[in-house]
Amino acid sequence: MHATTATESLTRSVEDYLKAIYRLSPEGRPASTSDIAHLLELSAPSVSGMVKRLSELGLLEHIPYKGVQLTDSGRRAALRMVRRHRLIEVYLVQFLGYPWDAVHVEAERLEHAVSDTLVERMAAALGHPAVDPHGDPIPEADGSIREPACTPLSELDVGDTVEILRVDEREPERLRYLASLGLIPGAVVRVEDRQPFGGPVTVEAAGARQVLGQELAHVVLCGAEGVR
Amino acid sequence: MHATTATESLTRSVEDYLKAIYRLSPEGRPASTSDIAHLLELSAPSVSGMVKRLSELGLLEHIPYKGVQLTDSGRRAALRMVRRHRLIEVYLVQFLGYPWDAVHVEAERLEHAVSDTLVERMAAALGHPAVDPHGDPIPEADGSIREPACTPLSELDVGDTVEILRVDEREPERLRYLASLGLIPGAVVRVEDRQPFGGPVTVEAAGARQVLGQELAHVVLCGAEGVR
DNA sequence: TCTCATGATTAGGCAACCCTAATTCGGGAT
DNA sequence: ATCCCGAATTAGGGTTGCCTAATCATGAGA
Repeated sequence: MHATTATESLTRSVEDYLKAIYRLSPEGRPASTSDIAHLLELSAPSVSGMVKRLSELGLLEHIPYKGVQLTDSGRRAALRMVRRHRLIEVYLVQFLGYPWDAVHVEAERLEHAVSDTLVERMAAALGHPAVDPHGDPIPEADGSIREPACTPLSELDVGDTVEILRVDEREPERLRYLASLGLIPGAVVRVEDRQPFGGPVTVEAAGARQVLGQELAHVVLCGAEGVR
Repeated sequence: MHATTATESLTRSVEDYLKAIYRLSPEGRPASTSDIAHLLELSAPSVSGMVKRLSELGLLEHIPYKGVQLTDSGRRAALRMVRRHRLIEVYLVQFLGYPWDAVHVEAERLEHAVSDTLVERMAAALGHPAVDPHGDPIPEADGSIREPACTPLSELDVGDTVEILRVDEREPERLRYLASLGLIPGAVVRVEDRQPFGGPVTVEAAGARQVLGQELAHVVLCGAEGVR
């Protein structure tokens, strides 16, 4: 009990690695070093090297040639960064008039610079929001997080009427496009048509019919339960 | 016309050097490398090395064994950081309830992470304030700055009644102490007594008499004109 | 003019991170 | 049981920025 306690004073790039590994290992399944390299846009050897360092720091466990898994300490540090990132995003939208497509980049830098105090003051000013502007849940300060069950729009059946819960996309262009179609968290959409084999999905949203390619439809996550 | 334009993408430590040099060279008088080292708490050789790099970047001019002076480009970059720092301080006080003794440390990290966009949004939300919580003037976005004439409390004469304009101190303990005495920007104080040779100064502030040692008295800067 | 203290610079190293090139491992297909 | 491809790791380098120890310049005073 020491590595499990010290969340502070990690470098910026360590924080980025932890966030990436967290993102790549839902339910704690191991992440591959090449996936990490791809996500962070780094070379594979850079990741191998850093992985060794992180495992020496007790932040993850590494089985060579197999994969990487966060320890409790590592997961806690990762969730701390996720909380910061998402709270900053909400803050920028609510208090500084940022559009939802611009918050990610800004939060990506700020999350490494804010103090815990500042994060909690922002959370309080916002009334402790549960989700960020893209609908992603914000971990609590104690590290707990509740991932709501979601189904991609691309996997719904014709006739389903559902609420959009999350939009798992960060590219500003696409976010602006989705918003222009009314496809934002909270919106209710009905699947009008769906072509097989990853073909386009037609939905009714904001009173208009929209045709979505597979890529975009895959990114729009909806409540599992239908809306009456 | 290249080095004069590119303010972007300087590293954190380059930004810190420029700020330090700016602070050490009022009226463009050259700064010594050892003063820089002292202010940044670095070794002298580290500064020598960085100074060479900065002069290659066209941010300053270095006459070996003499001193260092910012170029226009360097001064612009420095003022950009000062603007960020001071605006962030005001923002933290106004919108997030920070006490004035805590803002410096937080701003010191944030100033390197915020985008120009964010800075200007904060400035707008604040109504484009002219000074930070310590009374230091905030440079305009175009790099202009007006330093009001100030006299340290320690140099006033008995009987002078003046307004406190700035408090040039960052140590939280001392800032809290000064505030507890009512010695904050905007306060009006009267010099009741002053011992010679750097002895204590007695002032009347917030309806009470306060005795200040030389160090503190030197840090409280007052309007040059007396208040009637 | 010469000496020497003080301040500045050069020499030589170290840690964090990144890269490309070369090598090695693991597991499916023959 | 082997071969082999792709994924992963090791080898070897580069940059940024910091440090200590050693050397050197400057200007004040003898």
